Amino acid sequence: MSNENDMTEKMTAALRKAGIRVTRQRIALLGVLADATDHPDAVELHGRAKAVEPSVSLATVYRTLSVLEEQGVVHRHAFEGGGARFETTHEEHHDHILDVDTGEVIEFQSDKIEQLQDAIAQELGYEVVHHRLELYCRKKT
Amino acid sequence: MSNENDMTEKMTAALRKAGIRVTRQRIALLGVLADATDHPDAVELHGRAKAVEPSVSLATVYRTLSVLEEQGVVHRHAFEGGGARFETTHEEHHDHILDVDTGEVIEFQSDKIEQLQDAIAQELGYEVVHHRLELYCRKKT
DNA sequence: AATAAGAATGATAACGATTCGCAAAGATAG
DNA sequence: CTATCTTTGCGAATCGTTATCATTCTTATT
Repeated sequence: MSNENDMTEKMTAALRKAGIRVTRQRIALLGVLADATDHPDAVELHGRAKAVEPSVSLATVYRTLSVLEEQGVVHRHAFEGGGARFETTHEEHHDHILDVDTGEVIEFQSDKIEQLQDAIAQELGYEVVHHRLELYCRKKT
Repeated sequence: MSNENDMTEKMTAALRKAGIRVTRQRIALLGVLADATDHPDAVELHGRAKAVEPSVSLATVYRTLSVLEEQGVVHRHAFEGGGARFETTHEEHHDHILDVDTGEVIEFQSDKIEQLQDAIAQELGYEVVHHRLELYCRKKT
């Protein structure tokens, strides 16, 4: 619980610092985001936020997610199929494994791959601004 | 030119084998796909195909692209921003660098990264069905 | 060539995810 | 408390894509 509170405070602080108003609806969404251990989409987040604060509209969820993304406290993922899915910017950068059967999302991190990516871009005269690496996988039998 | 003809023939053969009719519209689209060296989207392909065969509708472009994708002769990419982009299934598997300034697409291939991906999935009890690796890059100054 | 049978077509409506426009309500500084 | 200016909810609008459906075309068979 203290973790989620910390996260929420961190996020409200980020909003205030950016001169963005901290409204009832946004507080609800921040709480929901802080609690989420999965990678929910906007509709799912809307549902969860409404349970806390019924006056949250889907439009506000989208608007606030965009704001939070701009502030760097939320990441937006465009996995295959369906709409965007979100997660709070916790700890280190990571990429994702997606279970093609269950839809489950597993996070992983590989310095080696990151280095290779940089090296490849470098060689072609580019520098990596950001990247997207998704492994669509099936559980081994 | 012989290359594009070969590619077109390969694609028409693939259609016939799958019991899919080879129509005027599809021939036009296949030609356009064979000629394309970039990664055009459906609207762009529609425009190019109409120049060859004016009776091609956007609906048919989408429908045919889906068929070609199922047959494995075309790959569909969902890069950031905008709609899907397509390319014929030429040669080896590769991933993409996207120039964030110009929108240009560069192909690259790294066995090492592929191996690392497999190893990571393996370690977590998964096997990679397919993956998506996109490097959003900027030209180095 | 003529034909029959089924697949493919163009036009347009429908769709899902997301954004926009607007009047009303709310947050914040002073 | 109040003025200011942001944010809100609602619904319409947008974008890329797919579905519907009556008509046309491809193809295997004569």
